[in-house]
Amino acid sequence: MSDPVSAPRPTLEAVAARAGVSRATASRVVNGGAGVRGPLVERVRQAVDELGYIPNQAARTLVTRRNDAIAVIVAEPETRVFTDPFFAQQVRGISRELTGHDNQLVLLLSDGASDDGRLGRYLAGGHVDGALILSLHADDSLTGLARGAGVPVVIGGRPTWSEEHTGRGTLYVDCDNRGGARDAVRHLAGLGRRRIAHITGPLDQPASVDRLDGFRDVLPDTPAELIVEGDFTPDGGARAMRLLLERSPDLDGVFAASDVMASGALRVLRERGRRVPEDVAVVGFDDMVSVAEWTDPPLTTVRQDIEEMGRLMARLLLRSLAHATAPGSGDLQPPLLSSIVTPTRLVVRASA
Amino acid sequence: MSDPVSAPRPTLEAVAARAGVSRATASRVVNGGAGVRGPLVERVRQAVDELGYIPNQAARTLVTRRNDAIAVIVAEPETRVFTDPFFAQQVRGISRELTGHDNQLVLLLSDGASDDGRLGRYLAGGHVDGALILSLHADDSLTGLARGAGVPVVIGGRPTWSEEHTGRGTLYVDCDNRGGARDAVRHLAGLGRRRIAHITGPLDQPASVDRLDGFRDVLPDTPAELIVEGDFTPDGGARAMRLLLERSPDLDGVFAASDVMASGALRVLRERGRRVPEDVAVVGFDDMVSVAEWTDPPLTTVRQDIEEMGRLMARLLLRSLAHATAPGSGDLQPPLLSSIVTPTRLVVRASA
DNA sequence: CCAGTCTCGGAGAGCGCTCTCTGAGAGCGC
DNA sequence: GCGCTCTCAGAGAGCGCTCTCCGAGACTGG
Repeated sequence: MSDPVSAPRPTLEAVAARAGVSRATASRVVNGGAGVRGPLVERVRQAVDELGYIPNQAARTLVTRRNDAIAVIVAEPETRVFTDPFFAQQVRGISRELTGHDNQLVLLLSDGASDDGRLGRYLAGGHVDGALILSLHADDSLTGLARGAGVPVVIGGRPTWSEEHTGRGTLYVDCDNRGGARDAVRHLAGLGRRRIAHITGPLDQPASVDRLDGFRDVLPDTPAELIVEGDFTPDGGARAMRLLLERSPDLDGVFAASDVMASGALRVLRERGRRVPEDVAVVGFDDMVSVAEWTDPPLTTVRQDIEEMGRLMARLLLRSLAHATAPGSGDLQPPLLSSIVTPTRLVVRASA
Repeated sequence: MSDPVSAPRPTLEAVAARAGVSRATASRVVNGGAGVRGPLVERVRQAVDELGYIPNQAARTLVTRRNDAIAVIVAEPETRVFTDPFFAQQVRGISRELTGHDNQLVLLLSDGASDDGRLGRYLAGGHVDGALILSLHADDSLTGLARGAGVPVVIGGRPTWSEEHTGRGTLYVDCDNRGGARDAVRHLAGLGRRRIAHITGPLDQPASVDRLDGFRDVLPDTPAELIVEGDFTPDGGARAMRLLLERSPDLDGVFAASDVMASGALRVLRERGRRVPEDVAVVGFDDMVSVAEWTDPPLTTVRQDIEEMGRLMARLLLRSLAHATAPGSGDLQPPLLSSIVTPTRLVVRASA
């Protein structure tokens, strides 16, 4: 404040001196004060206040090997991250959980392989205790990076690679994509629809594949022309819908793998004069706030609780951190942590 | 890898031993290798590779007092941050610049005063070398927090408080809101519009105030009923527009303080059967991608280069960091760093 | 050929903190 | 009243790294 060249921050030593105790005692007080008599605690606390002491994290981390900070790595371009409400909801859930456990959330953006190096160094450098990986692609490179850095990881969404590849250690949180898709398709079938099409997500993403699998579970005999790959954008949904109408003008039901794509599809259906749901029934996926409810007509969709998934991811990570830290109850197996698959629920609105 | 209990990370000591040099030499090589003969450099590099050595940041930071990490603090609710394209663009600019200088971007979310404590501790704990504060409110509490933590700061947008308050030290990057607003209003006036209304942003935000000032610069005699406060949302813009039409059905021009509000206003004008621009000419502000160009009709607006502003913020911070670090050329005044105001430019499309 | 200069590598002192280990004093039972 | 345990505070050893000396050797000029 007074000095332009930042005044040297007070150290524990200074606090101890002022309180008339040893550094060790001061440290104890700063860290909760267990094992220190009341009056002494008071004296140290006062010294801390008077000096405006704040522990130097680097020094603390150096010895404790903890940061109380969790990285959330998003491997999508910024524009994507800051536009897709999916991330917003997931991050909010994570933030809630982390904050509750006094952990700092550190959001790391990675615009692809270009800066894997820096990211890897950052992780391995011990800036954070663990990492949550949020990427629709959920590919292995980031996971491997973190793993190589010795940082516990929980990923959002089932990983792309087979279990053999990722090893039993990789925890994830995902929703029941396949089951949700089945519900959606059964609902359409239950409405008497006979020609049901599917607009998938990008098929390099496990969620897309799982939803497609769910679709096929119910309608294994669907001809190929009724399945078109989209890209989780409104335009992609519109394009897919146009293609579907060209190929099969007689279709009477559509299951889009996301609400956003469904909204694009609805637009095209309206343009082409098809009534929804009378002529074509449409079901989406996600129950994304400010999407599903606002389409015209409001979208019947499969709800997944994204915020809750974020919360679960954080909780899972914190728990696995606790295990890693715990001085190991000998060889006693710690309660095994396992990945979580959250349920989905069909939300019926007007579009189907 | 092999060991579930993370194998102890190799230290510099280990690298040095393997390369048959001292720790000091190993350190020199790791940090660029200046002053070490070629062959030795090679040997050390090889040892680093073989051991997969990665420097422990905490230890390094402890002595260098540098992190090569910059915090971007966003003091808005997650939903806001992840929805408003404004942040996306600004963060992208920041990210670009930081990445170019090998700095890690650390995004810190703060859901308000509730966790000022943690945030303050994080900053003061020396996790980051500097902070960029992104908040439309740009109020002083965060700035004070960072300042108290001894962390250099650059804020996005002119601070709310007067210069006396923030002190000469607070750097910011903002666009020429006032000048931009003047251009917008002059354009409307130049089209022969006589009853020009203004939908402002929230007036607790400096940007809104500046734009209002610009409006008044050109039309000082505008009656109060032609000025309505909005909130930078489409609905807010719509509400304001409705109010304006009620109060002054004869208005023939509107300057909205943001594209998003302008889009809401356009909707209302269309509902009420006013043709744009024939009956009412509309000008927005921001030239926000995927907003201004996609309204019907496309929006005439005041362009500000948000990504560039992000880049400038980062550059300014890095530069002030460099000064702070530089062992001070004695008492020689360092080249003064000053806040930056970027120009705006009127982009004429169809709405006015 | 030797003093002087320069280059390069090593020794070692911390950075600020935590945590174990030790010892001092208090409290207890017999 | 003596030895015991138990509580609590201090001493001190690092955590892994950087960086400032210093000294050893190579090289230059006279």
